[in-house]
Amino acid sequence: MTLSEEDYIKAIYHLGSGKEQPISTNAIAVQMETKPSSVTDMLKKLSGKNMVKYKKYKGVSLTEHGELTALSIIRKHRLWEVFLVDKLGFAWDEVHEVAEQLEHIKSDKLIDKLDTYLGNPRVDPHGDPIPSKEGEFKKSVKKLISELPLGSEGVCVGVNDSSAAFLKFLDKNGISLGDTLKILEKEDFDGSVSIEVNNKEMRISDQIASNLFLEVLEKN
Amino acid sequence: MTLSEEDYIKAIYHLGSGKEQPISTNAIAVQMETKPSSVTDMLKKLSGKNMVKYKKYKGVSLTEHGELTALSIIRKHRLWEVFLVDKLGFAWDEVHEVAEQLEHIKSDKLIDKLDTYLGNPRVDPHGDPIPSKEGEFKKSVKKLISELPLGSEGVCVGVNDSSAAFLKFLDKNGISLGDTLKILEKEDFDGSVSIEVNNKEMRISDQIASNLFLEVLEKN
DNA sequence: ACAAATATTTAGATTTGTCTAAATTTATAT
DNA sequence: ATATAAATTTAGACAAATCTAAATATTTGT
Repeated sequence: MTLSEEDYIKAIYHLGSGKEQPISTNAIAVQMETKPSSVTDMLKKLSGKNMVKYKKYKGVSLTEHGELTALSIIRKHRLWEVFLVDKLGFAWDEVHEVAEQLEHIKSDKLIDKLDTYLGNPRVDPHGDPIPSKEGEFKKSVKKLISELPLGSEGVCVGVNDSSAAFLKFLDKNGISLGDTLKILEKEDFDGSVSIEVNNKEMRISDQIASNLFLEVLEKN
Repeated sequence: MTLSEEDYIKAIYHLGSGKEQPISTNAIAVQMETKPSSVTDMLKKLSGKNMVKYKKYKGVSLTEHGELTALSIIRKHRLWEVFLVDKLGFAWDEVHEVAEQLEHIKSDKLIDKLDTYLGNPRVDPHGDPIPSKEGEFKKSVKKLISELPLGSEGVCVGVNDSSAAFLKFLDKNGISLGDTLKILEKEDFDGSVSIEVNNKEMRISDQIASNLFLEVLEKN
């Protein structure tokens, strides 16, 4: 697989994830920031390598083989992201570009050892799931803390209310986007929630809980 | 710089290191496992980018700019090798191929952070020096322990006497190629040497010291 | 249903890095 | 010194990945 082929496979995967109908040439061209004619050329090539099912004018979808390839690339990308954030101290929102390069490094042994070294993480710094070596993974969903059941664990990925006051509150309490957060207790009385972030336990009000999004793994 | 350009620059650097006369087209072709005509094409291209001084039929040498580029690539290669061995647990003799890929990753911030994370190592797992960000580095030489002065510190890189008995001795005493070794004391009387390896102190006979090569940094 | 709009593919050109074969330059040996 | 050998460059071709422009297929609106 060339670098370019891998990028196309990944793009098709991201466009087609979950959906049933095939992906259009145009959609791929937009995603890859290239021309539809270039996409057509590549689709023929990938079809010849059994990575995609391609019917002229009818769009394209990944074969079993293509999907496993995509998942292997995504696995590498996300493991490298964990490395960059957890080990090298990058911020969660500045790792994508470098991981786009690192995901193309070819060495199964490297990825196995990296996975072990990182403690076999299940999610990347954005809360997205990391596929296993065999290509299995749980989907993730973005939900408000207030919508999640007790015991949920996820990554802070966004806020509903981006007012300066709210962001300041988060900052003051040492909560940053990218942090892992666990729901310990919920108070029916006032909707307040006990959480654990960065090894600290704290209680947040219903108002906070209704404004902070967590990316959590679906429970199968 | 493309991947291919970087590989040529590195090859020219390795062939020309220290020598005064320019590098021949043929030598580069052998090193790169390619045809002389391909080399000629690339030399024209690199010359246009001010990376090499090239005179038809007269060979080539790196410009200042080309040399700094080479050193930056070597820096990246060797830092990644340290990472693979120290952090991921690769053996010192199985990292080269992966490092050849990793050295092309483009991100100054990544290399800065990696360097810090690894504790600013001065040598790679083969005992070769790691150039600084500015392209400065001490040369290294391969010498027998018996030839080195007190206080020398280096990496075990080879043996003079590869007899089964000698290799077995090293193994039994927990000395492997790639280990860092320090010379603590030398006994004039019998030529025996006190050394530190893997946080253990031990005494080796003159016979051992005359058969084990260390790669050490030159003292300027 | 069919003309117009949109999407897709084909044809032909371009760039990068490579190759072989032929031409040219430099080195060597008597 | 000059013929021969060796090294190097040039010329022309090729594969990968891209592009533009033209041709063709599909979809949509009335």
